[in-house]
This record gives sequence, structure tokens and C-alpha cells, in this order.
Amino acid sequence: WEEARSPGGVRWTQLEHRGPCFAPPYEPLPDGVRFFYDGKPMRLSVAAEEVATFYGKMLDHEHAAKEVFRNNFFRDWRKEMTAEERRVIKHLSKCDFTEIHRHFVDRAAARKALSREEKQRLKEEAEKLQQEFGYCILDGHREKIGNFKTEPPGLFRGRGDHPKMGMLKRRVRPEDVTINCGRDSKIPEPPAGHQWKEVRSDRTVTWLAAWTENVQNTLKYVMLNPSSKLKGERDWEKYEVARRLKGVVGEIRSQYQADWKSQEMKARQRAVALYFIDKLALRAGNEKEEGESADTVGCCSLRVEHVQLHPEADGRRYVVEFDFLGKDSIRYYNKVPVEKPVYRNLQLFMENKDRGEELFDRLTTASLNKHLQDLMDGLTAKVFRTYNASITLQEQLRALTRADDGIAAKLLSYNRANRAVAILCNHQRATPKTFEKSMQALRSKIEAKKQQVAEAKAELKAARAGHVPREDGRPESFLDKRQRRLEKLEEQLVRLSTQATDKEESKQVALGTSKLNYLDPRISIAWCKRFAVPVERVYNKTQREKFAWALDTAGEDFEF
DNA sequence: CGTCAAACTTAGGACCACACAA
DNA sequence: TTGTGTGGTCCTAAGTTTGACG
Repeated sequence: WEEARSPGGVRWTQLEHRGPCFAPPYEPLPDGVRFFYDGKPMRLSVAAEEVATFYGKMLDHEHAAKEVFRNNFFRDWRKEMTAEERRVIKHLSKCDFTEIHRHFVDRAAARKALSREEKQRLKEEAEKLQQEFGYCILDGHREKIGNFKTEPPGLFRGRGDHPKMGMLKRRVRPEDVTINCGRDSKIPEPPAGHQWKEVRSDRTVTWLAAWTENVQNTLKYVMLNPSSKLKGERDWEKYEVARRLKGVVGEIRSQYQADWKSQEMKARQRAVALYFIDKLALRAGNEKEEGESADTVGCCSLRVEHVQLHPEADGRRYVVEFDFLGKDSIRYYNKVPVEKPVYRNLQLFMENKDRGEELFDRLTTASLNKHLQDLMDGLTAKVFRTYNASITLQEQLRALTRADDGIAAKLLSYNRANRAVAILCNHQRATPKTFEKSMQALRSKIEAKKQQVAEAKAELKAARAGHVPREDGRPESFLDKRQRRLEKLEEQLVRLSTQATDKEESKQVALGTSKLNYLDPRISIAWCKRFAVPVERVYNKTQREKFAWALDTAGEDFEF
């Protein structure tokens, strides 16, 4: 494949598709649903009403309570109003959306209460849409598209403390959309009465359609599903680069350790940053424009306020305490002992700086990646995350798996190995709302099962004691039955206890992200083969489709 | 060399269908 | 039959990287 990579960055020769599927047009509210301003009912223009419904839907959402959200919404909403509406509607606090809110709550309930047949019909309609818009022809193969629908209009919801939360995200029209397709394939038909913004045939990119999203002024793309050959090849390449890093990582580590003592400040900063990226799996950390998004950082953009140095903590020397918000405003908190030269360097980097200043002021992600490129072809900061994640999975699986364990126990080992990676990469999730309740339920189930096991044991014992062996020596079916029942119950108990352990250990850890993006699937597939675990127990259908490239190639002796 | 846009990967949460228990 | 918890899917935001440009 590597050799097969086409010259000039050409990614395909044939591409044919139907274009994106647009969000349905706005349906005005029925007459009975009113908006009130200052206690008086007020009929809104269609444009203003539509935006009002976006807010009304979110009335009980925690966003709607936030000052920034409300202000942004109100500012953008006013832009959609007629001059007359704008004259009247001056304060959000005087707006009453409760009827609108109730209307959508009722509608959701009605949808839920639909009969089996109606739901089936809806499902079939969705399937039809999927068949019509959800596939493309790429180089002779029918491939699934990832996101064939344009994003519907609504209020922007950023993550964390986003300065733009509540802003109006406009409806995407065909006139906003650029189509990319093969030069001699059929050009998709725009919806009746509309035109595409542009139709082009750029074979060096993989998107089928693109438009600019108005809140952040960034491009959005329609691209292929992860199961596609195009995406699969890239995935494979990603892991091959990480495997090449395995071959030179020792050297790279020696190099950056030597650079901790470099004469050049820039080289020292780079060496310490790279050490963090390698050891702690931090992200590169690009600069972000202030006020455009939430204040989050990665390695290169760490500020003095994000690290604390402890000459000694918890009985360990040279401890660095990290506390910052990373991607998606997920908190990274870690206390790690480091080598003395790293510690000394950090002291040096922090000297005479305010808490708001950059720790690595001489370093950018561009200069770091440039350096990495010199160390190994194709090496960038994120390759370290891929490498360390995959190698950790492989090591953990080796350490944890017992060949004579049952499938359930093996799967627990797998999940534990997966979890070690997720913790390394700081992949968190909110504890499920129902966690305590369902945990309690599981515990009572275990208790009940224990009881059953005890009873079954007693019964078996009693049966044995009271039983006279038959002369003909034929197996005693009564005894057998009791025996089998006990075994089955014991098996169920093990399964439940395993489940409980797994659940408790995973409550705040998101396993999916690493599984999907960082772990070379061949490691898992080889493990399944070696320990006779059906692959379906580790990868669901979608995941198997995404990793089809690995399913075909990885043998039980695959080594990352 | 820094800046910016483009293109792509990575990310957590919402939502929904479905299995299973009551 | 109904209620409920959960895994899987969908959604789209938020990162990284590259390359053009001045």
C-alpha cells in the first residue's frame, strides 16, 4: 500500500454521489402555541419564530441558564427579527417561551408513543434516505458515507466555557455547498429551484461536499465512513508510522534526555515538552485565538499556572503537579515524579514569569513537529500518543491474560488493558447518571445468585447422600442434573462478579475513544486468536467494519 | 519565520432502539 | 405488557497537521 500511494497526492479517480441531504424546512408553530412578550401574546415572523423555537427547546437545559449563552442567543435572535419585532422585543427576561417549550416536549412524547407500525414506517423511511444519499461510488466500489446530512440550524453549543455558546448556527442551503466529484461522473442534482455554490473535481482530497459553518467560520465536510477503503488505508498507515517509532524511540529518548542539558533554551524547552508528550501522552497543544473558543491547552501551550513544582510530595522527590483543561475542556490532573534535570529546567522556565505566561515560550507545535520530522520520517507529536497507547495495550494484555481463564475473565483482562490506555490518554466520561442505582441492582443480583449457589450445593449434597447407586452403572440423571445446575449457577455468579468489578473500575473512564482511535486493532485481533476469544466479543459490528483491514491480515503472532 | 486556511482525526455527550426484568 | 438500563449510533465540536503565502 505504501508503494501504491499515488503520485501527486491523488486519492481517487472516480467519485460519484448524490450530494448532501438537507435538513427539512422549518415548520411554523400551530396557532395554539404562543410566544409572549411582557405578558402579552405576540405573533412572530417566521424567521424570528424559528430561532425562538431553538431557544424554547432548550429552556430546561443548563445552557439556557448561562449568561453568555443567553446574551449570544438574544443578540443573534434580534438580527433575525423584523424591524417592528426588534422595536418591541428589547429584553430576553421579558420573553416567555414556555408554550413553545411545552409544544416540543409534547411532540417528543407523541413520537415516543407512536405505534409499532408507525415506528417501523419511520425506520424504513430513514433506511430509504440512507440508501439514496448515504453511499457513493469511489473507484468502482460502493462506499458508505459518514455524514451525508447537513447539520440542521440551531443554537451553537460549545464545550466548556465557550464564548460563542448560544449563537445562531444558520441553516445550510445548497447555495452554501461546494460539491466535489469525479470529472466525468454524474454531477449531483441540487434540490429543485436551487444551485450549488460550486462544483469541483479535486482528486487530492477525500471530501464529497463542504460548506462554511457561520459561528466559527470553519469548513465542514461530508466524508466517507470509517469502514471505507480510503479511511482504512489511512488508519493502517497511522499504525505503521507508530510501529516505526517503536524502532527508534529508544534513540529519541536518549536524545531528548541529552537535550535537557542543551546550551540552547529552545532545545531544552523542546526536550522537556517532548518528554511530557512521550511520558504522559499529552497532546501537542496548538495556540488558540483568545475569545474564539474555550481556554484549553495542550503540552506546548501550557502556562505557568498549570504546573506546580514540589521538591517533595507523597514521599517522592521532584514532583510536578499538572492541572489544566485539555481538549473538550476535560480536566487533566496528575502528580508525577520527574528526573532532576527536568525539574530544574521547569524551575528555570518558570523563573520571572507570571502565572498567565507560557511555560514553553520558545516552543511552538510547528517547530516541535519540524524537529520530529528530522528524527523520523512521518513523525509528529500525536504519533507518540498512538505509539504509547498501542504498546501499553500489548504489554498489559501480555501481563494480565491467563490462558486457563474463562472467556469472561479474559475479557475483564482485556478491558483492564484497555482501561490502562484510556487512563494514560485521559479519556474521561461523566459518570452515568444511573450508575449508583444500577450498581446497587447488580449487587443485589450477586447476593441472590450466591444464595442460589448455596442452595444448589446443599441440594446436590443431599441428593448424593440419599442416593443408592444403581447396579447397571448407568449415569444417574437426577444427580447429573443437580451437578449441572450447580455448575451453571456458579458460572453465572462469576460472570456477575466480573461484570460488577468491570463496571466499578470503568465508571469515569471512556474506553471507546482509545479503542477506536489509538489501539492498533491487530493487537486485539491477535490476542483474540491466541486466546480463543471470539472477535465479536471485543469489537462490535461497526468496529469490525472499521477494522476490516486488520481482520483480514492480523495473525495470532502479530506483534505491534 | 509566523499566520492562516484547509483537510483531516479525535472527542464526549445526546439520543434511540432493543434486550431484558418486573 | 410495560418500564428501564445499556450499548451502539449519531452528532458535531475540538483538536492536529500541512502547506501556501507574505
